[in-house]
Order: sequence, then C-alpha cells, then structure tokens
Amino acid sequence: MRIGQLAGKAGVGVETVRFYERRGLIEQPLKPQSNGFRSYPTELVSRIRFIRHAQTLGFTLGEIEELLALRTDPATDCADVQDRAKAKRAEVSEKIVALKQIQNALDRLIQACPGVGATEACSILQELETPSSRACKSKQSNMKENDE
Amino acid sequence: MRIGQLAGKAGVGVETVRFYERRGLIEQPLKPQSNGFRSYPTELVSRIRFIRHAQTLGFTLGEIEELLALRTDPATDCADVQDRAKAKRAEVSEKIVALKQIQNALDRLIQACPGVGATEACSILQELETPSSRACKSKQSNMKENDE
DNA sequence: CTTGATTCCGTACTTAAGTACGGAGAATAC
DNA sequence: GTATTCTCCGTACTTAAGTACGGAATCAAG
Repeated sequence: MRIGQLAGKAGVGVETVRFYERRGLIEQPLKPQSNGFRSYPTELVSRIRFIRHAQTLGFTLGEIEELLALRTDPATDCADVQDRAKAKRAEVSEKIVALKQIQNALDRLIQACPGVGATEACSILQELETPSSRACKSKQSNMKENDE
Repeated sequence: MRIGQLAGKAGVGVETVRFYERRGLIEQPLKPQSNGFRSYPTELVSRIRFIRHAQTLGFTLGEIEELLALRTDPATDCADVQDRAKAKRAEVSEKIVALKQIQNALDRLIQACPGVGATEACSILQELETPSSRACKSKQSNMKENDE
C-alpha cells in the first residue's frame, strides 16, 4: 500500500500520516523498494483509526503512544507491561466514571423537562454539583444507571 | 471573590479565567464595585472545574459551551433543550462505549500476561481488532508486524 | 511524449487552548 | 509611606496537532 491509499482507508490526509511518522506513532517503512515509493503495511489502517478514535476520548498523542506501546515484546519483562496496562486501565476507568456522571446529569435534565413549554432555570452544572439531591424541578433524583 | 481567589480555588491560573471570559465560557462580572476590581460569584469555581474536567474527556471548549448552555431558561421552549440534551447524551454514550472497549482490551492484555518473564508480541491494538479472539496467546511468534 | 496524479521532503502556516509580559493603578504588610 | 502583592488590560508567545505549499521525481493514460 502506498501512503495515499493508507490515508484514504484510515480516513485521514496524507500529511497526517506523515505527521504521525514524524511523531513516532507509526513507523515509516523503508523506501528502497525498486521504485522510490514507500510501501505501507495494511495494519497501519487500524492503527491510525485507533489513534483518531482515542483522541476523541481525550487522550493526547503522547498517551496514545503509551497505549500502543503496551505490547509485550519478547525482550520486555511482562510485569512491567502489566503495570503500565493497569495504570492505563485506571485512567480509562476514571474517564468512564466521569462520563457516567455527565450522562446521569443529562438524564435528569431530560426528565426534569416536561417536554413542552418553559421551565425553571436549571443547568447541567447544577445537576453535577448536586449529584443526588434535588433535580432542577422538584423532581427527586431518579438516576438510571444505564451503562450501554 | 476576586479573580485570583477564583483561579486558586478552581485550580487554574488567572490568565485561564480571563481566557474563558474572552471565550464566553464564563461571564465577566461588572467592574464598578467601589474599587476597580471585579467580584466573582462562587458558582464559577465549580463551573471552571467542570470545564477542566470535561476537557479531559475529549470535549472541546465549544462542546462544553453547548453542554453548559443546556439550561432551561424560562424563555426557551423546553422541548428544544430536551433535544439538545438528548443529542449530548448520545455523544456521551458513544464515548463510554469506546472507553469500555479499550478497558476490555486492557483487561485482556493484563490477563494474558502471566505477570513475570517475557511473553510473545501482543498489542492493545490487536486486542481491539480482535475483540473476542484470545490474542496474545502464549505461543505465537510472527504476527507480521514490524513496527518499532 | 506530454499531461496529470502521486510521492517525497522540507518548511511554513493554522487552530485551539492556553501562558507569559509589561505597565499602570489599587490594596496590604511592615 | 515605601515595598510587595494583587488587579486590569492588551498584546504577544507557546504547545499540540495538524494542514498547506512548493519543487523535484516518478508512474500511468492518452
């Protein structure tokens, strides 16, 4: 695969691929392959997709690098990999918890609105500040622990 | 409260508060309060904390603005607020799902490592690509992966 | 063979989100 | 009553993460 194809399949621009190469997120294939064009392996498609995906979840490229580096290569002690994986797992868990809080707040906000007409002032922020106390309109907390 | 105090309590710098004012994320209090210093209401502490928190979850300031704008002010039709809240809820749900996938992949990665010693090549990416297949099985040498 | 797209590479520009700088006035500390 | 610390405000700098630009080579089509 050449860089243009790779970029297309991964849903990014050629320049982004090059940027990831410079950043060290993906390895630049060696050039001298008869012609002067580098040949990219197909695995890179999902690697790049993963990068983009992880970014929308609030991971920086540096953190994503760490995630991707969590590979037990034969030379590394597995305990170390495990430690790093556990640390990452904790980070991820925190994010999930925080998102669930927002989700609950949104749920309460949605429920508190009758659906038509004007209502009292009430913001997601108030919801988040008062997690289990009054929802914005006298409606008591009915949190749905929906995980999906 | 004056700006320095607010910034301190919210865990950001004074300049960040000012930046959020310029960005329109928080309202700048009026100045003429006998002296020339603006007085900030305490609610802003949690508002700013929420902003920072939401950022680590991958929301841009623009999206956070939308979240914070989800208040049913008396003049607005409640159905509209509800719609926006539902849209946001969907976004949040997607993020949660994606994070859980990563979490699962990390779990499998952690489990696949015996804890000590060297193991075979195996990456979170492979885990994500093959959600059900037991990647990182103890004996598998050549995964046709030559990065790093 | 010419045209046009693609690749390669380096450099430069952009956007989001801060962060720092500098000078003037007000407040507090000693 | 001077020294230090805040505040105000504008402007400028920085970092992360791209995005675009331009010139040379190369390959594919007509």
